[in-house]
Amino acid sequence: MPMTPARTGRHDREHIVGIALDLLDRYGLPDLTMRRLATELEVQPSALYWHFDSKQDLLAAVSDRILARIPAAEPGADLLVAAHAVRDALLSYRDGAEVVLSSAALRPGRSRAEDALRAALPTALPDAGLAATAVLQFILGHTTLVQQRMHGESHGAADSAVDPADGEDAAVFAAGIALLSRGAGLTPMLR
Amino acid sequence: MPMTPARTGRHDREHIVGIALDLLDRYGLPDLTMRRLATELEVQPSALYWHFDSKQDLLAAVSDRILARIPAAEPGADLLVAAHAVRDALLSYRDGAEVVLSSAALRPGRSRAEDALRAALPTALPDAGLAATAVLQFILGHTTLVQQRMHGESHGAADSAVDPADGEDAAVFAAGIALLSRGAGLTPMLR
DNA sequence: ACCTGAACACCGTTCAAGT
DNA sequence: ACCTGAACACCGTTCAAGT
Repeated sequence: MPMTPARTGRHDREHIVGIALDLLDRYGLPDLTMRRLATELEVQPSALYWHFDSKQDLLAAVSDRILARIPAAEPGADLLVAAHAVRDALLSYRDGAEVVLSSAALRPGRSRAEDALRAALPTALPDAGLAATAVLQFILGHTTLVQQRMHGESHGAADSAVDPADGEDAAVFAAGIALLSRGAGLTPMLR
Repeated sequence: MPMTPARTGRHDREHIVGIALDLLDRYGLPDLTMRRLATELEVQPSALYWHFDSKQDLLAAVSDRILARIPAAEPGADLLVAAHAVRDALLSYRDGAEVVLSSAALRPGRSRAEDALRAALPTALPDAGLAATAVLQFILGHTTLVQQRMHGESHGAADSAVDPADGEDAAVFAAGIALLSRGAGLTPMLR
């Protein structure tokens, strides 16, 4: 009994997406091209179009795999914990947030990310669905900016200006989630 | 006395950015290329590189012009009003949010958008600076997703699925700002 | 100071044809 | 079913040279 299912071709969608994620993490979104991906797979660029309709289609599949890293929704979980889980999934691949932000728009229904966040909101909240969407949009905006600064810094000149990126970004994220939590009726008062 | 200042060349940065904004609004960010911009200016592509170091440099200038549409910070203003002003500036050009999101990362200091939002937060708030940044990140994430869906819908198949985009997006935006407002101690209770 | 001309090293996508 | 080969219509950027 073979360990892998029978395939006539050399690659399937699942495998290609895995290699694409590898390239994304190593070289970043601007260098994740269909041609480089084809080279990595030792295949002609046109071969990719048998598996995917377009680069958009490929990126949507990549986006799904990034979001699949989010743990399942846990009712009654802390919102800060749930928000961190979503952010960490985006941070787990270079330019992950931008990939999701660029391809999430076309998706119709609710995403796994929204489910995890909604489960951490109080059931008494009038519009928990809208609130979960808003929280996700904050996380996507925040993480996209953070990852872009990472990218910019890596090949930029050493800047003498004050820029403690790590602490500052974490503080902004915590502040945003704190505001949203209190607005939702959670952790009502810090002082 | 001439109406325009003396220039030896045909174009300056200001003028080029104006034409770039025009192309952006008409064709969208993916079709705002250096070559198309050059064609529009009746110039060779290489001529643009006398005025701008790179396409990134050009897009940063475009981003600044979009953000310049935000009215000056008004202390004590309503947060919802200030947030709408920022969102409207982003919406005033096609793909405006994505342009700002993609080029804002490299900017070091405070932006005009953050100033306007901070002025609408209570002075008593402990970390008003962090809060203003978080609100801006929500607006950028939200508006980027909205504008992407606009783009996708325009040349997509007519979908029979429920998608009242207008009302839904506005509701999510209002819900997000409502949460952030209440979290900041404004409009403490709706019910 | 401002721009041309020409080149370099790439892109995404299509499509007939092979196996 | 899955991939090759070849082409089409593009990209951003550099750089010597012109005016």
